[in-house]
Amino acid sequence: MKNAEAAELLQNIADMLEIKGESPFRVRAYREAARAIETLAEPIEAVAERDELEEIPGVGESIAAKLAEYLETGTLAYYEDLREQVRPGLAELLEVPGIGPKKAKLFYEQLGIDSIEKLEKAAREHKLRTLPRIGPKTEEGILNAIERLRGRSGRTPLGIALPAAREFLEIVRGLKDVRQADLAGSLRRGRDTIGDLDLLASSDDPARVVDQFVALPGAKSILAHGPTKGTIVTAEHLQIDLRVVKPEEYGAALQYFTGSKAHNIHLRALAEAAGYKVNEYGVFRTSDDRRVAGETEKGVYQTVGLEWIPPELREDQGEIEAAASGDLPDLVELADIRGDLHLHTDWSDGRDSLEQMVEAARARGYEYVVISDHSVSMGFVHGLTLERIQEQRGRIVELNERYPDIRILHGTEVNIRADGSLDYEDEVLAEFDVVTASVHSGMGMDRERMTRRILRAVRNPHVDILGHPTGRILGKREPYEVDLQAVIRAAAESGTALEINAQPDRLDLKDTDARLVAEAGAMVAINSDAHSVEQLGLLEYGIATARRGWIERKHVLNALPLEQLLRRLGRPTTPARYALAA
DNA sequence: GCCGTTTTCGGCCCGACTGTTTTCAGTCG
Ligand SMILES: Nc1nc2c(ncn2[C@H]2C[C@H](O)[C@@H](COP(=O)(O)OP(=O)(O)OP(=O)(O)O)O2)c(=O)[nH]1
Ligand SMILES: [Mg+2]
Ligand SMILES: [Mg+2]
Ligand SMILES: [Zn+2]
Repeated sequence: MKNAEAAELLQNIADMLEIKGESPFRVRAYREAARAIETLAEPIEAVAERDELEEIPGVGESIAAKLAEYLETGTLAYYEDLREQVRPGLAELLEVPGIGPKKAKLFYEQLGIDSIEKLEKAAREHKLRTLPRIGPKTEEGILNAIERLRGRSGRTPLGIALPAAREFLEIVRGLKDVRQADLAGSLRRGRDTIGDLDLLASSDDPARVVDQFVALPGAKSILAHGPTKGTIVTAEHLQIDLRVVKPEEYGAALQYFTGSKAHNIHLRALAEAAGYKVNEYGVFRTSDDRRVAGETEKGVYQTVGLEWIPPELREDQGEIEAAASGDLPDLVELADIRGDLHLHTDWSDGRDSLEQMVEAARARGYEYVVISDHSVSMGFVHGLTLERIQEQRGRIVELNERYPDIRILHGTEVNIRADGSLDYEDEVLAEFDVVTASVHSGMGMDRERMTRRILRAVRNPHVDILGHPTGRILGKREPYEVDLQAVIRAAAESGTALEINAQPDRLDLKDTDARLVAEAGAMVAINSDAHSVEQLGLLEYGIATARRGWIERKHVLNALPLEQLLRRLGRPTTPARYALAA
């Protein structure tokens, strides 16, 4: 899969064109194409193979030809040419916050600066301030920006950013004169990683709120401080943007600040065609500049002829068209989830006892819960031997008698071996209520073998769910090479569900993969994979991911009521008796 | 460079904050 690589190539071209002073629209075209390829659910090679590159929105004749050349030969003549014209190191300067194409060009042409290293040196020696429109503050700002760049480690996983953002949100809500406050930006859209924390507030005196915000003890440095917005950096190197508007502007501001950028641009272009101007203060009729909406988000969308669009869909991936024609999906919600199908206990690598995990599931109001400890070959996490399976089943029978308000199902997270066979014999698997099969080793396998391996597991009649189907760990491990389309097709045929594992460092399947599942008519299971009682709450992240993947309740295995779930799994609907289990 | 129920040519979202400016360019959201 060369999507990330191809997207980066286009981004590099965009950077160089920008430094060259090319048309901003041309630059934007390259960035848009890069974004489209980055979020493409299938390998770009496969699209190129079918000769369908131009079908990708944002990719036209010219970029399609460049991509084809790059994918075929591994290089791109146009790019090599550009690198002759624009010193490659110059693009690196754009990574420094506050440095754009104009300053990069200026620094290179006047001082020969073509690396962050050289930029830092020049700033320290006060050479920058000799240049036009560059003073001591800019120089100082550049040094600080370089330091920040080195201190931070890319995008933050949602699982870290969201709790931190909620803490700050409560602080903001407590500031004097604040009326309302909410999360916005990528947090509100539920992206798996977050660039910065975007918070929105309303107040009759916005400037006073911003003043209080930047004066908070949590603000280790202040990057911007104006009458309507402020930006701070926390000790943990998280950047927080707060935007503050008047109460009557809140809806328009929330729409703006939730984004995404691409969604906003599309919405605003659509509005203009309909005779309106949209900004963060409201919707204005072009003819007389009268404000006709802005108090609520819904009003903003309705005024331009759209249904209200759930934030998770706002990526300009077809949601605006769907909203225009009334075809938005009815997205799954946390309240639709009837049970968690993937929990671990201290019988394998979980922290808490079987009973504690069941209590936690009851506390969440679940109708059913599946205990799915690891299988025998996972010796290092105490995978269950045949004897311990029987023993655990006995415990579950007891617990079912003790807790009639929840049905406890006996499952397993069975290891998929290198050849696609499973860790337990068929007779053993048949005794479980729910079987989740997952890959936990041999992930470096080539695409063909890995696909065969996983297909075999998916088609195994005993397997109900394929666990964390691509194996990615955010920031640590790339997804394995696998033909996911083939896996999804097989899942649709065999009735095996594909998991959306809600562990925030996994979120696997990811959003765009999940959308393929829905389109293929297969099902997903949204599971916490909890290893402790509090981790049942991680399901929230899986729900966000599912919603971003246009998943509806009807696509979700664990949104089924118990009876229907068991029927679908081909299991008897009454609890096992102890005698039968023993 | 892309794209089309207003266009195959001529548009392409709209605004805040900073620093350095004597009137606004650059950068970012
Ligand atoms: N209209 C418009 N809105 C923008 C633009 N750039 C950003 N926004 C809006 C939409 C974004 O979701 C919101 C917050 O900006 P961010 O840069 O923080 O982006 P976002 O949070 O979406 O992603 P992130 O995870 O922070 O990288 O501001 C723009 O160029 N035009
Ligand atoms: Mg953001
Ligand atoms: Mg932001
Ligand atoms: Zn697990």
